[in-house]
Amino acid sequence: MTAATTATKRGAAAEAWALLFEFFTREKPRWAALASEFELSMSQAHALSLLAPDRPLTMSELAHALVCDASNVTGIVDRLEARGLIVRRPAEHDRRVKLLCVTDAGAELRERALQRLFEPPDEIARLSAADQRALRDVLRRALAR
Amino acid sequence: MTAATTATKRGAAAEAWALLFEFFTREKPRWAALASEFELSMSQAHALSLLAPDRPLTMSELAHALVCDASNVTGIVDRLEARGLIVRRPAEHDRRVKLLCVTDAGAELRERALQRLFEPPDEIARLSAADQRALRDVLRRALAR
DNA sequence: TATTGTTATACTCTATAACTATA
DNA sequence: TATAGTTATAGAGTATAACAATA
Repeated sequence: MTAATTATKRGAAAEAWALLFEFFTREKPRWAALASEFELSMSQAHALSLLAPDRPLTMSELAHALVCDASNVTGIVDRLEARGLIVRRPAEHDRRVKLLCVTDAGAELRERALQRLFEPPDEIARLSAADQRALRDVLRRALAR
Repeated sequence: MTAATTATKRGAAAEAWALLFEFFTREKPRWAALASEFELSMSQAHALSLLAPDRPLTMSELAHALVCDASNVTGIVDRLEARGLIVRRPAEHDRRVKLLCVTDAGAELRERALQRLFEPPDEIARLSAADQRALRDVLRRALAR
């Protein structure tokens, strides 16, 4: 019995949640494949996606955004920097702080990767226009803070 | 600019997809915390969730379901077996094949973990009943094969 | 010979704790 | 003293290739 069929007995919220979970499970291999197309690990891709060219982050900010310890970020950033996708720049106001800035090459690769990521998967693409709008509207309300 | 706001310009499908992506991103830390409540890694939890008591899998079937190489599964299964949650049993028809069977302790822990996982997150719980049904219905159509 | 699963190896991610440089 | 980031260390996940047992 799948999560979704079990959840059917517990009401719409539980079933919707179970269906979302199934959706995530189906998409995860696609994300891993997409990252490896660009020769990035999932963590590297996640980090790069957070580093908009106009919004450099510090090491600790990136650690917080990735929900992991700061010591991990050193390695992840090392690998991105070794590939020339980002650079560490000391902050002006406090030389302990490093600003992570995307290089031109990094911004270009980041943009191409995000374009691919934004392509909706078949599950969404094949919905009717009305269903696509309904999904968008409900998710907007769900994620509104 | 977030993925969702960028996607707004490209129509409902792209924005719905971006919102789903944001949803996954928000939920991931919750899943990791949930797994570690049971002292399981994400991979171990995923593996255990796939091993229903009435549906043992072989090593290769589990590798396929986890979308990873069979050699990884050896280690993941080793750790679950060391904790007494599952056992390897040689299949009757072919002694090369190992059937992964959940123990009583494993089934009990698995059931408790799945119950926790099935609890819908706040984002869904606080939707109106009509929105919950709408979300469920659209997702049913999206995931139908 | 072919297949199932394991072992060997190497790299990445992860956390904890100790450390360096700066504040 | 306190903070930002690094290094040291250890455990887990991942893939590739070589291997053993079985078919």
